[in-house]
Amino acid sequence: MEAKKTFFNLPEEKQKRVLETALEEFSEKGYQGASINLIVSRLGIAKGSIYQYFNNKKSLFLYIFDYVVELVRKRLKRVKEETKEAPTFERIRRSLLAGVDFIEHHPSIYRGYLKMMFEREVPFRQELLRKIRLFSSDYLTSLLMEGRDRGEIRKDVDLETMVFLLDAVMDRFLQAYAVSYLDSGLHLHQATRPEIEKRIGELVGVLQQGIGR
Amino acid sequence: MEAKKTFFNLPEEKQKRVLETALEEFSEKGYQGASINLIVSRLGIAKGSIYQYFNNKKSLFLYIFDYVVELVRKRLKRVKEETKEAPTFERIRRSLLAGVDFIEHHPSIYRGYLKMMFEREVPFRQELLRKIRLFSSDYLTSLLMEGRDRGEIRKDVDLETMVFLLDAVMDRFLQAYAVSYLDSGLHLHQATRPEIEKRIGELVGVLQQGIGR
DNA sequence: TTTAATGATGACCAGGTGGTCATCATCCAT
DNA sequence: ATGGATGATGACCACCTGGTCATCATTAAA
Repeated sequence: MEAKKTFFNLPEEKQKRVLETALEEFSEKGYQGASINLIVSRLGIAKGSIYQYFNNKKSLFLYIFDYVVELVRKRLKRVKEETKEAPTFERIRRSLLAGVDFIEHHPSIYRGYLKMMFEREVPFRQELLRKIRLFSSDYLTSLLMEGRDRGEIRKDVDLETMVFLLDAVMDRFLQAYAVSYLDSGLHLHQATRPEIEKRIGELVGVLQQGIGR
Repeated sequence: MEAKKTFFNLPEEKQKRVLETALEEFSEKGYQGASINLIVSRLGIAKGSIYQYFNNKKSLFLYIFDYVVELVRKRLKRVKEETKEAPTFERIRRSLLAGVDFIEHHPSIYRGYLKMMFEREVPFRQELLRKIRLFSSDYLTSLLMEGRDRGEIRKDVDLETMVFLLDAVMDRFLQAYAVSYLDSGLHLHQATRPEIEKRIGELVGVLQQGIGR
């Protein structure tokens, strides 16, 4: 029960406006830091109104969260199908690139995700993050398994270990692109597209062959 | 000018108690979320007193930050020297293990670091994080360079790329150990020591040889 | 004993928070 | 025209925040 009936009676444009405005605020300030007062003032509606749409701050947040999750889920699914025929490491490259594109189009969303990752008061944070991680994990697992079947991926190593490594590197890459001062050396933050592609190429290459010998 | 003279006139034990209590609060709640009221109440001193030690919340935070940075810096330096003679990938293994130990001994500190990473209102966040990242980056760079000289590390790949990869994986490993629901698959959070060591071994192995072929 | 210095105190301030609710405006069916 | 339903409103509430400052207690120097 995340939104009240009143909210759904609203014209769709208004629903969307409310949603986007709140999303912006939550992404920018995190859960705790987001201000209902600011949201309503920015929407130009009365304080009481928002409480006629949602029971409280928590409900509003959860509703927005679901909205975003659906957005990401669709995106991920599309990339996976689009690259179905490509070799595994090409698929990884394309996935990273898709991540970059997503951040480009929805900059506040990714920053919001990073914020709630370590915030305390986020309602159901544990469950929510598990949900997200599962996306990523499932995605990479199936990608690597298909790669194994094709003989492109080592079979003598724990699959979970490889997934962990991939997940870590890809996530960090996107973080570095999104927030600056997280890339140690490579200057990813707001780098140009060719630079990004070059970096991705190098990184995937090292993932493939290792750094040893 | 982070602390007032009054603070330094205090008996050392009291200084330390103030410091540790504030550190605990900042680590647990982040900068914005930390409550001066709670700190003084937990210390059993008057509100006004803490403002006779520090000019404001920001000063208190920065003072604590320096305190922590020094702590970490020493630790890192020691590990580096202790493993001076070991092969590179053994050094990496030991470094990760040292990280796990550090979190074990100072659980709130690492969580605090994670929190401020994406919080907005942290004063000088950018500079502070850059400082930290530079530690890690410098450390890994010199480690890999020495490894190159010994012929243990590839020479045909950009050094920064490898540093980035190492940094990402190691940091994520510690994150997963510290906060749960960040490990996709491997269950690092509060795993037993032998499990941790096994995972580290596998991970470093994959780093060394890659996941391809 | 008087004076000066220094640390401790907590009532108080302005401003922000999430949330409530009686009242009003509008529309539609009777 | 009337009554009912539904959405919009904003003054108001209790509570919390970081920060101030006049006052007090204690100590040491004169």
